Amino acid sequence: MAPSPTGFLHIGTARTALFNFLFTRHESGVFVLRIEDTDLERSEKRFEDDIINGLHWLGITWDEGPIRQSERLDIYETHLRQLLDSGKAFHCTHDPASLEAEKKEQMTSKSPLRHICTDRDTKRKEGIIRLRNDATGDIMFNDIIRGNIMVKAEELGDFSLAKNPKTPLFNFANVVDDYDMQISHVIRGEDHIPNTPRQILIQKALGFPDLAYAHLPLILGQDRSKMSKRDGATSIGEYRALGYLPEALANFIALMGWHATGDREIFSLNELVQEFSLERVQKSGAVFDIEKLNWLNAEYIRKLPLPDLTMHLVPYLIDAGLITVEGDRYRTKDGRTVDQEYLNRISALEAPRLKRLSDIAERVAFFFDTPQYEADLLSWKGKQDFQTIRQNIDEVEKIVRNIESSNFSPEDLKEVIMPFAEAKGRGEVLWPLRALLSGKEASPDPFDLMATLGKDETLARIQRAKSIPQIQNAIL
RNA sequence: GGCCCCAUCGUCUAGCCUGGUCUAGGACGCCAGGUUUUCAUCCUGGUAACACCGGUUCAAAUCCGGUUGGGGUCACCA
Repeated sequence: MAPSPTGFLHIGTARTALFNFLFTRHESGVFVLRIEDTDLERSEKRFEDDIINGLHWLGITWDEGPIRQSERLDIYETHLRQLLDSGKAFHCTHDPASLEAEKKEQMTSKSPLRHICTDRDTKRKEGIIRLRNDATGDIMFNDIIRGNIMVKAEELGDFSLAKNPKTPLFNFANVVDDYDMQISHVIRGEDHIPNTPRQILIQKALGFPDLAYAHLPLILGQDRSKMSKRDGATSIGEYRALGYLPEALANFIALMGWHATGDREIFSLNELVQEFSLERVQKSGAVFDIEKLNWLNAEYIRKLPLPDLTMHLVPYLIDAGLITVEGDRYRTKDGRTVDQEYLNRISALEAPRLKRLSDIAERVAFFFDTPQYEADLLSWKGKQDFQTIRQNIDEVEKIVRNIESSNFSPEDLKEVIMPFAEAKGRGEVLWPLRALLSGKEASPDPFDLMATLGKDETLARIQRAKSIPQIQNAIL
């Protein structure tokens, strides 16, 4: 796996890393992480850190590395000198302007875009270093996923190897490293197919052995072109911040381009390692479908043990200003003190509703802050019969007052309130009750709400509802 | 434009290599129904595809050719 630290860990890079990981682990091979930072201009340490952190977060581990190409410059130089000395490579005398003109000319004459140097035998020691490409005929390689791929050697021209002896370019550094690190399988994106014949030519010039290749299908945006910034979130860090679980994201990414034998789609990383094979990788690109990711993430959220889920959720609640930490307890926005158990109950109630962890704050704000709502919210099916609402609220209040705080469980509450609700009509009683507790059109049911909020807060919210003018004035 | 890659429901895909069991299976989404005071969960059902043309064959989603369409790539980036 050889990412380039010129940006944050991209979904596509992560997918390539994941498949490399799954393959090497399945084959009990050695997985090497190589940082391709030969472009000093664009490479940054913070990107390297982001890539490594993101990979680890996803559960991807490696045996060797990170090995940085920038620290191996003398190795490339040695091989480059060898090519230069033997005449297999040369310094090109053409300047960028003339190359640009040549390209334009080739464009209009509908011929392949390539540079065949007219001055290969120069003794100059300056200028870009190119491979002297005398090869003819087909360059053929077998792709594990796609089968045989053939390209005419002449169409490649004298492509570039290095800016100068101390600054190798991608294709050259790649070939040297693959050999030096004893890489057996090159698993990378489909966008690298055009590089492969070039690298094979370099291998031949250097006398290196052939490698096995597998070119993965691309991850596509909505318009079916390579996923890019305009497709929304493209970095792993963004998905992490949005509240996607690493297990869900890894599972989802694996499903883009790979499928197990049967109908099963949910796999842990270890199960993926067991099931994985390059032969079952798809040839065509896969559109990134956020809806399916959301579904998978929801599945993983629901499977999470309660304390773990709470632990994941707490940072989002803090960020939203709904709670602050006070020792081993929490202070709510409306000034109450609640414990871990309170948070666990909320996690349990919201778990079936969460697609992303970041959804939590907006959903459960009313557990930590006084709900604000209009009187109309309390009317069941839109009939604004505030008098009946008032009567039902009063009755529920009486019932609630008579329950011991220690018996404030959903079951106990249901047992004493349901008979009344049945008598008056469930919706007539339960809807306004639920609404005054949550301040929302949709929420968990009122018994769970009361049990979680506790007797005091339940009564406080009933009082607050009764102080709303329409409800207050409804009393005769 | 040259070269290369690809082509099954809207999306991810199974099936294709080893033609018949495919009136093409699963999942997401969507729609409908059930459970339910609301929402979600859960359960049931439904929706929807072999790009096109030709060839081989008793038989083609599956093999071959072409067309069309889509994508990738052509840097002193990786």
